[in-house]
Amino acid sequence: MNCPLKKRWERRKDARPQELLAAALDLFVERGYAATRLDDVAARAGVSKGTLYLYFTNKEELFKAVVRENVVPVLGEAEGILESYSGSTAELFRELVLGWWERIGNTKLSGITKLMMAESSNFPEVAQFYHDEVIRRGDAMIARMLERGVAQGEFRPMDIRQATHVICAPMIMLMMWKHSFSSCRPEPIAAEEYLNSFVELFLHGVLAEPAGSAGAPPPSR
Amino acid sequence: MNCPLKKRWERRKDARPQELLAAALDLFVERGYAATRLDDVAARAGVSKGTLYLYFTNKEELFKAVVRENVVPVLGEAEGILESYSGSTAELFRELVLGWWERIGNTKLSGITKLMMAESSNFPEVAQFYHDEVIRRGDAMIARMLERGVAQGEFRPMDIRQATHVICAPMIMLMMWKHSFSSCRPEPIAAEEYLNSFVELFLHGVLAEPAGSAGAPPPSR
Amino acid sequence: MNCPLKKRWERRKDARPQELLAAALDLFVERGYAATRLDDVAARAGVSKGTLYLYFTNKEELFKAVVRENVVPVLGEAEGILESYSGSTAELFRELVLGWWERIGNTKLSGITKLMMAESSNFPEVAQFYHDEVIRRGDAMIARMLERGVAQGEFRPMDIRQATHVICAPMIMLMMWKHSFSSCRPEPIAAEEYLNSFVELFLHGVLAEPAGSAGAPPPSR
Amino acid sequence: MNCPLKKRWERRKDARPQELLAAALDLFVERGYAATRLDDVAARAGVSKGTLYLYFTNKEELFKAVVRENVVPVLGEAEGILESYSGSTAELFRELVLGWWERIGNTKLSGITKLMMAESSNFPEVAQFYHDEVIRRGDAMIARMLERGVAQGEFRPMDIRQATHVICAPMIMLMMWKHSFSSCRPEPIAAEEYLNSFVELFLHGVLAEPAGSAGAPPPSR
DNA sequence: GATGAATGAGGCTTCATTCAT
DNA sequence: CATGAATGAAGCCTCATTCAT
Repeated sequence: MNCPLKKRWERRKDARPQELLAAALDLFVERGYAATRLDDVAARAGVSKGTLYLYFTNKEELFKAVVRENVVPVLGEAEGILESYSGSTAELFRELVLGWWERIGNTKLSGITKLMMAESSNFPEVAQFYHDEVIRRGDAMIARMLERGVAQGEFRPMDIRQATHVICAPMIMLMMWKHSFSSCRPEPIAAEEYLNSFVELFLHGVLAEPAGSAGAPPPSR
Repeated sequence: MNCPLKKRWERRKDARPQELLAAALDLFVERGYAATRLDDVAARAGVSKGTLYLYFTNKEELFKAVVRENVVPVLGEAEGILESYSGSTAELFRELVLGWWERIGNTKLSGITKLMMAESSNFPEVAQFYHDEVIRRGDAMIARMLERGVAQGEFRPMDIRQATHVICAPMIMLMMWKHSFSSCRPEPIAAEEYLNSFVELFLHGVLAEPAGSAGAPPPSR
Repeated sequence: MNCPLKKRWERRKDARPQELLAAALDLFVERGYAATRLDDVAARAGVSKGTLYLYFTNKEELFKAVVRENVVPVLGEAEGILESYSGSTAELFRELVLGWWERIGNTKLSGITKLMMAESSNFPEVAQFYHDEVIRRGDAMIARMLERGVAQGEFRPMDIRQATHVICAPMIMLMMWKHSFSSCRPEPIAAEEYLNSFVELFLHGVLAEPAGSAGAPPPSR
Repeated sequence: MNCPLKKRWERRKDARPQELLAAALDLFVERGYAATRLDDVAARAGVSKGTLYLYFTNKEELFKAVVRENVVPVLGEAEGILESYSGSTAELFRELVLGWWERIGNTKLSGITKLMMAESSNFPEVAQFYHDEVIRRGDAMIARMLERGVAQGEFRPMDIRQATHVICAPMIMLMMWKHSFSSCRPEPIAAEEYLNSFVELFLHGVLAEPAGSAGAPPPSR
C-alpha cells in the first residue's frame, strides 16, 4: 500500500504508452525518423526493446501515434478559433500565427514538421499519413482565413493557393531553422522578431510609402 | 595526340571524378545523404565501389566535393552580379531571385539545399562545412542587397537580419517542397507564380490601399 | 451444488485445461509446432498468456498433452478392434484403414502427424515422446494385422516390417498432403478415392491379369 | 604464383556461390527452412554473414537457388529417360524409381523434399515455387509413365491421377522417414528392400494368386 | 488461481569501408 | 589505377518465458 515500488508499478501500466510516446517524440525530434533507433526510445522510456512492441506495432505506427497525440489536437484547437473568430482578419492572422508559435513553432513539436519535410520522400506511407492528417488541414485553415479577409474587403484579391504557400513558408522555415545548423549559428534565430517582421511585411509590404498616402498606419517597429 | 584511343583514355581518366560527382549529385538529391549508398554512386558512374575511394576519402568528402563543384560557383556568380549592379534595388532583388531560380531553385541543385536542411543535424561536420561555404555567403548577399535598398531610399528602414530570413524562407521552401510530399500532391507547386506572389507580396504587402493613397502602383497581377 | 454461479465457475475451472488443449490443437495444426505462438494459444482459449503456464510447464509439455489427449486414445480403440476382430483379414484391413480415416486422417488430428513428420528433428524430446507413444504402437498394430493375414493363409508370405511401412506410407502421405501445398493445388486430393485405389492396388497389384487366369475377381472400380 | 594463399583467393571468387549453396543445402536439410540461420550457412561456407548477401538476395532466393542447382537438373534427366525409353513399362517404372533413389532419395537432396512437405504452408511463396518447378513436373512424369503402360496394354486401366499419388507416396515417405524420427529408430528403414517391396506390391498386389491362375510370374522375393 | 507487462536473446538484412589482387 | 569480394557493426522485429500484482 504505502510501498512506493508497488505504486510505481501500478502507475506504469497506464502511463507506459505516454512515456513511450514522450521518449519517441524527443528522439524523433533530436535525430529524425530514420536515425532514431527503437532501442533508444525504449531505453529513454526506461523499458526494454520488446516492451515498445507491446504498445506499437512498429516504428511507423509509433511515429503516427506521436503525431496523433501531439500535433493533431493542436490543429483542432486552431480550427475552433478560426470558426468562431469575430475580430478583423488581420487580427485573426496574428492570432493564428501566434497560437501556432506557442503550441508548435516554439515547441519541440516543430521538430516533427522539420522531420517530415526532411524525410518524407524516404518513407512514403508516413508521408501520406502526415500529408492527409496535418498538411491538408493546416493549408485549409490558412486558405479559409485569407478568404475571410478578401470577402470582408480587408485584403486585396489574391491567388489564395499561392498566398497560402507564401504564408506557410516562413512558419515552416522557422521550424526548420530551429533544427538545422543550430549548432553552426552563433546566435539562434530571433523567432518572435522574425514573426513580427513576417506579419508586418506580409500585411504592409516592404516598399516605402508613396508620398501621397497618409492613411496607412506606420509599422509599429 | 593523334592516337584517338589514347586520348579517349586520358580524357576518361581525368573525367572520372567528374563522373563520380555527377552520379553522387544525382543520388544525393534523389535519396538524401544518409540514404544514398556508395554502391549506387559507383554503379551509376560505371565504376566499382573501390574506385570511388581512390578519389574521395569517404562519404563525407564526396558530399563536400559535390557541394564545392556545383553550389559554390553559383554563389560566386551571384556575388559578381550584386557588386556590379547599377539599376534599382527592386530590380536587383528580382534579378537575384530569378538568377537563383534558374541556377539552383529550378535545378536538381535544389535537392542539396533540401538535403542539408533535412540532415545537417545528423552530420555535424558536413553541416559546419555547408554553413560556412554556402549559407553564410548566401545570407550576406541578401543582406547587402537590402542594405543597398535602404541606403538608396528605395526600401523602408528594416531589421536587415530578420528581413534576410524572411526573404530566404520562401526560396528555401520552394526547394523543400520540390522534394517533400511531391508524391502526395496532385499538382506540383506552381513555382514561378509562387515566386511572383512572393516578390509582389514582399514589395507591396497584402493590405488593401488606404482610400487616400493614389500614388502606389497597383500590383500587376 | 445448487448455486448455479458457483457451478459454472467450477466447471470453468476444470474446463480450462481442455479449452487450452483445444486451442493448442487448432493452432499446432494450422501453423506447426515452432510457428505456433503461445500468445495465440492463450488468446484463442480466452485466457492470458500467464495462465497457460499454470497448467503446462512449457510449450513442449503443452504439445505432449495435446497428443495424449487426442491421439493416444484413438490408438487404444483401434487396438481393441484388432484384438477382437473375427472376419477376414482383408476386411479387417479395410476396417482399420477406414477407422483411421474417420478418427484421424479426415480430422484435424491429421495435422499432428504432419507436424511431427515435419518438425520432429528440431525437437528431439518431443520426437522421442511421439515415437514411443504413437508411432511404435501404430506400427505394431499394422504388423499384427498382416501377420494375421499370413497366418490364416489369406495373404502371401511377406516381409512384415517392409509391408508395414508400405501400408503406412499412403496413409501418412494423405495427411501430409492435406497440410502441404494445399494452397498450390487447384483441387484437393480426393482422399476417399485415393484410399480405395490404395487398398485395391495393395490387394491386387496393377499388372493386367495374364491371359489364362480367369479366376481373379476384377477390381470393383 | 606458387603462393597457396593467393591461389585460394583466386579460386574463391568463382567457387563462392557453389560453396554457399553446398553449405545451405547441408543446413536446410539438417534443420529445415525456418530453423536454418543464415549466419550458420555463412559460417559453414567459411565466410561472414554479409558475404552471403553478395550472392543471394535473401533467404528465400538462397533456397530457390539450392533447389534449382540440385533438384531441378535431376528432373530433366529423368524426363530424358522417360521420353526415349524403349523397354517394357514395368521396367521403365523400376528404372525411374531406382534413378530417383540414386539421385535424390538416397541423397541429402531427399531432405529438400522433406523440408518442403514440412514447411510449405508457412512459406507460401517458396511453396509455390517448389510446386511449380518440382512437384508438377514430377507428377507429370509418373502420369506419363502410367499412361504408357496402359496404352501398351501392360497395365490395367486405372485412375491415373490417383495412381500417381499412390506411387509418389512411398517415395516421398522414404525421404521423410530418413529425416524424421531417425534418432528414435534403432535401425534405419531398409530403403532398398522397401522399394523392392513397393514395386512388387504395386505391380502384383498382395493377394495370393487365386487357384486357377497359373500364368502370373511369382514375385521374385 | 489469474493476469499481462516486461524481458532479452536471437534472427534477417543493410552498407560504409577495407584490402588483396 | 582499378577492382570487387569481404567484413562486421548495427537496426528492426519476434516470442518463449518470468514475475509482481
